[in-house]
Amino acid sequence: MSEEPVRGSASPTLEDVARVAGVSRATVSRVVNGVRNVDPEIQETVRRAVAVTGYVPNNAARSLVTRRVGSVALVVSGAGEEDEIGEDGFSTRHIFGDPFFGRVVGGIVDYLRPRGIHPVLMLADTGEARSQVLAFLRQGNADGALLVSTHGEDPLPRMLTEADQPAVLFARPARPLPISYVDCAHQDGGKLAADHLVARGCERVATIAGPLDVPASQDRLSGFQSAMARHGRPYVPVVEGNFTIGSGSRAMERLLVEHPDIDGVFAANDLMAQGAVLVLRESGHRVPDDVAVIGFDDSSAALSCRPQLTTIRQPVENMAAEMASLLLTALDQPDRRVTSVVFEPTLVVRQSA
Amino acid sequence: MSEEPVRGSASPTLEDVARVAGVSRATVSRVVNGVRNVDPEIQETVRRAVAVTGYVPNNAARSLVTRRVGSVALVVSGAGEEDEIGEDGFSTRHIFGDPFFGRVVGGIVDYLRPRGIHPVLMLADTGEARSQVLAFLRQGNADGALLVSTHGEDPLPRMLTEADQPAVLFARPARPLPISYVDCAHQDGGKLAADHLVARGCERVATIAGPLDVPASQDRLSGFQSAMARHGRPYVPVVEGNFTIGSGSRAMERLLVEHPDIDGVFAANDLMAQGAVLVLRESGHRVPDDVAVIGFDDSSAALSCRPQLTTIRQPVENMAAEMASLLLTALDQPDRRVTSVVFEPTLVVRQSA
DNA sequence: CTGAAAGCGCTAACAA
DNA sequence: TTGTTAGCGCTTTCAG
Repeated sequence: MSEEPVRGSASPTLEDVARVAGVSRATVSRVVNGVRNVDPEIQETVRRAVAVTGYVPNNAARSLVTRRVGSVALVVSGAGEEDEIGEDGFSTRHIFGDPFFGRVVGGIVDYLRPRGIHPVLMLADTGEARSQVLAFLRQGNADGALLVSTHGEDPLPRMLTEADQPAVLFARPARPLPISYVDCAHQDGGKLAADHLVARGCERVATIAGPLDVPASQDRLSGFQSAMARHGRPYVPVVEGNFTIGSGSRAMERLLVEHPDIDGVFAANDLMAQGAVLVLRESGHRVPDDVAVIGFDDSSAALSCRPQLTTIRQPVENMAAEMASLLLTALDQPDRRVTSVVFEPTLVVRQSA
Repeated sequence: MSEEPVRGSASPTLEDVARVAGVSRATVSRVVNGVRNVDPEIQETVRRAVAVTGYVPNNAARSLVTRRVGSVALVVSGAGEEDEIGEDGFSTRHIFGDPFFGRVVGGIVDYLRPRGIHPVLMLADTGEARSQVLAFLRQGNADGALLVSTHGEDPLPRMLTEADQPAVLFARPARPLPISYVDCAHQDGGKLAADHLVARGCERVATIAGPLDVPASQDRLSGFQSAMARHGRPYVPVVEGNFTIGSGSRAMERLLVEHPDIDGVFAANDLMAQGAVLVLRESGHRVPDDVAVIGFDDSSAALSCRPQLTTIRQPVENMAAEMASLLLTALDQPDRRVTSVVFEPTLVVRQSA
C-alpha cells in the first residue's frame, strides 16, 4: 500500500524520480530505457522510485531529441469517391465498412501492437487531404506511412517519395516509383480461377473485372484471360465493375442479357461475386449448377454469401503485417534500398464453383 | 521559381525562418499560430520566409510546452475474443470487418479531419492491452480517448476515469460511472420493432437478443418485450446471440425447432437478422410472407441481405461525431461536468418485414 | 507591437 | 559505472 502516486499534482518527471532515488536524471533515463551499464542495485532503487512516483515518460520530450515518435500513419488514399450506401449528410466512408479493408487493418494492428506502435488513421481522398497527410508526417506526428490506395492514379505515393518520407504501399503503384510495396500475384490468381472453372467443365465463361485503372484489376483480368486462352478460349466476355456489390449485380445483369447461356463467372472480388450471385438466383439460375461463380479475396463476404463463395484467397493479414514490417525496417535503416514482397494467392473451394 | 526549399538539409526551424525574415523567433511563432497583435506587413514578411524555407512546425517541441498533441485515441475495447471467421494464425480482428464499426470510424474521421485531428487506432482486448492504452495516454501520445466497447463488463472506462483521462464512450457503461457517453434509445428501438411486427399482423413473434451482458442488448430486448406486452403478448421466446451472422443462424435454427409456426422475428442487429434470414430461406420459409424479420442498426448488411432488411436505424455516424465533439469540448474545458447524449432510432422499412 | 529569455522533459555526448 | 551539461524546437511571460 501507499504505492499510490500522489493524485492531483502535475505528473512527475525524470527529475522527480532522480531525487527520490538519489541519483542523476541520466541514470534514471538509462534504467527507464533499458540501457545496460547500470549497477543492478541502483537499477532496483530507480525502479522503486519510478513506482513510488508513478512516473511515465513524456513522449513529446523524448521525441524532441530522438526524432522518433513511435507511431505510423495508416493512410487510406482515394477512398469515398463513389458510394452505394446511402448518403446521410456524411461523405460516407464506405471503405471502413469494406471487409477487405478490415483485414488489412487487422493485420497491421496485430503486427504493430506487440511492438508498442499504433497506427494513426488518415483519409486522403482529396488534394487537400493529401497535403494534410504530408504535413502531418513532416511535423513528425508519425515516423512513416502505410498506404492503401483504392485507385490507380493516386498521386500520394509520388508525393511521399519526393518528400523523402518513409512509406510502404499496399499494391504496386500504377507507375513505377522508388517506393517499397507488398502485393499479391494477381495474374496467378486469375489463372487459378480460369483453371478451376475449366476443370469444372464450364464452357461459356465470362468475367466481371475490377476498375481497370487499378493495376490489381488489370492483372487479375490478364492472368485470367491468358489462362483461358491456353485452354483454347481466346475470347472471354468482360464487364467492368467497381468492386462493390451493386456493380457486381449490374455487371451480371448485362452479361445475362448479352450471353444468356453463360455457365461460369469469375468476379475480381468477393463483393462483386456476391452481387452476381444475387442476380443469378433472382433470375432463376442455380449456383453453381447452372452457373459457377468464383470470387477473389476470401473476405468475410465469401462466407456470408449463399452459396458460400469459391474464391481466390489473398493472404491479406500477412501482406499487411509484411507492410508494417518493411516500414519498421526502413525506419531503422534509413538508407536502404526499397523492396517489394509479392505473395501467392490460393484457391479456396467452397460451394459456388 | 526557386521557391523550392533546400533539399537534403535538416528541416528548418523557427530560428531559420526568423533569420530569413529578419525578426525574432517569438514573432514567427505568433504569425504561424495566428496570434493577433502582429503588424500586417511583418506578417507578410514572415509568411514569405516560411514559404521560402519550407518551414513546418515540429509538433513534439510544440507539445512539450502546450501539453497538447492534437490527436485522440480511438479505442476498441473487448474486441477479438470470439471469432467466427477463420483462424489464420492471427487473432483475427473481426471487429474491423464489422460494418457497424465501419460506420463509427467513418463518423469519427469525418468530424475530426476538418479539425486537423486524427485518431490513433488501439485495441484493448486484454489486461495488458488496456494498460498499454492507459500508458499511451499518460505519455501524452493522445489528448483523450474515444472508447467503443464490445462487451458490458469492460474495465477500461473505470480505469480511464480513475486516471483522470478525458474520455467519451460509445454506449452507456454497464455500471454508472462519471464519464461522458453517447447512446441510442435502444428501448424505443425495440418498441418500434414490436409495433411494426404487430401492425403487420404477426401473431407468433420471437426475438434473437444480443449478448445480455451488454446494456444495449438488454435495452433492445426489454423495450421489445414491454411493447409486445402492451399489445397483449406477455410472452415472447428469446434466444441469445452474439451479434454475428453465425449466431443469428444458430438462434434461428433453435427457434424454428421450438416454435415451428413462428411468423415474426426481431433480431438485435442486422448481422444476426441476416443469419436468421439465411436459415429461414434454406428451410423453405419465405421472408417476409411466412416469417417477417426485422433487424437493428441499418448497417450495410441490411442492404446486402436478400430480401433487404427492414431494420431499426441507429444514426451511428451522428453518434460517432457527437462523441468526438464531446471529447474536444472536454479537452477545451477540463473541469466541466460529464454529459450524455442519447439519439433516437428510427424504423426503416424495406422488404423483410 | 516586438524581442529577450526562460524553460517544457528528455537524451546523449563527454567527463569524471 | 555515474554525473554534468548542452541542447532538441517551440511557446510564453515579461520587458521594452
